[in-house]
Amino acid sequence: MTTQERRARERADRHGRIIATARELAEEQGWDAVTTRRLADRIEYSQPVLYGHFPGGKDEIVAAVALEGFDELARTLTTAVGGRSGRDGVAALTDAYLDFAASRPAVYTAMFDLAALPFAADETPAVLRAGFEAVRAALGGDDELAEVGWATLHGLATLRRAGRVPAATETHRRERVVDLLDPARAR
Amino acid sequence: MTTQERRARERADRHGRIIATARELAEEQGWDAVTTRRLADRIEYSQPVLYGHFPGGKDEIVAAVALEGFDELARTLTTAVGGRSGRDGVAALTDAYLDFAASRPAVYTAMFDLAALPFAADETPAVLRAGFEAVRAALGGDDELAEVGWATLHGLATLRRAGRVPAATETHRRERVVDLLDPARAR
DNA sequence: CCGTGTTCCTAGCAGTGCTAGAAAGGCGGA
DNA sequence: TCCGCCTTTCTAGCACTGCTAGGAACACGG
Repeated sequence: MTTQERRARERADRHGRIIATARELAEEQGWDAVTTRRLADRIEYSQPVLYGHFPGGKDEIVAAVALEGFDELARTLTTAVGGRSGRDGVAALTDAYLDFAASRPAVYTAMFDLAALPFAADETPAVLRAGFEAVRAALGGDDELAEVGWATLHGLATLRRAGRVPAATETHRRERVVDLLDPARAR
Repeated sequence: MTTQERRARERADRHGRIIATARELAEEQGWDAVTTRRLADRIEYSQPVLYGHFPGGKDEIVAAVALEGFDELARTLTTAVGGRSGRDGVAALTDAYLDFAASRPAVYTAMFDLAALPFAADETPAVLRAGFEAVRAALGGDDELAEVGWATLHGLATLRRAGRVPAATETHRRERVVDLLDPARAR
């Protein structure tokens, strides 16, 4: 019994290490550098071990990183907004969201560009809903405003990362976003 | 002389055919299916010919498709908005932008996810500026509002393509975007 | 018609994701 | 303590990727 438990624990550890390593490698050198061989090297096992944990292969590993990212994002947004409402809440949301994306570009890429996670569907994981809920709450509980607001934040994060809007005017842009999304003004 | 001209013309034709074929293939089967071998097959030449036209290889071909896309987008937006201003202009812009993205998902992907084109920089190609100008004009000539508005449209296009906002409520969402971005209300 | 210069293709490299089959290891029972 | 079994792990290889060196074939100008 004990040895079985130990093995299960070791297996779970390794599972987590694969995800963590993929994330590190991606954040260090970009997702192109995350190959099954390099991943196997870093965790000090051979490639086939990866498939024992993730039968779906590399895609499933990326999806796992993305899911972890969504969990973090949901928590980050929730604590950042706290009890705040109105303009304050929107400002906290905006800053937290854009800072999150800027500080973990690779994870954010996995979340929105790489992983094909089921979203506006029935089998959408709870974590994915939680993030949206945080946005919705900060924007006054309005579903449509939440969708549009999320799109704005996501678009801004994406365009910034690609260098398609200037970095210098970031602060002003954020204020402008808050103006637009403030539920008191929005409708 | 004549033969030289003919050869130059043939070369230019082939250049265009490579771009067009890459675009077709991507729109048909996704960018993963666009390999140098398949591309070479379709234009009925061998792989190395591609590199004669695009020394940068596949990346340069994708960038060419993206650039073509930006040209189309700029024209589409400009004609769609026409002389309209105020709320009408914003509505025309919103519809034109989102329809563009939805009707050519692969090209849109090339433009925003695949190609690394220099944007908010000095060497930004004219075509790229033109698209932004169209957005800016429709939003009353306000730089910051244009950036945020563009982000909203881009975010919405991206989230829709990934199925992360429901398709059913698309119409309402667009109206909501127009409400938000209407320069008369925005400030 | 023939040498010349360009155009083009064949063949191959290193790297990718993924997997079949063999080897090694630890386990429970005697 | 030893043995046989079964799980775990690795080695080796597949088909594919982007890309390129080298030689063959072609069309051209004289």
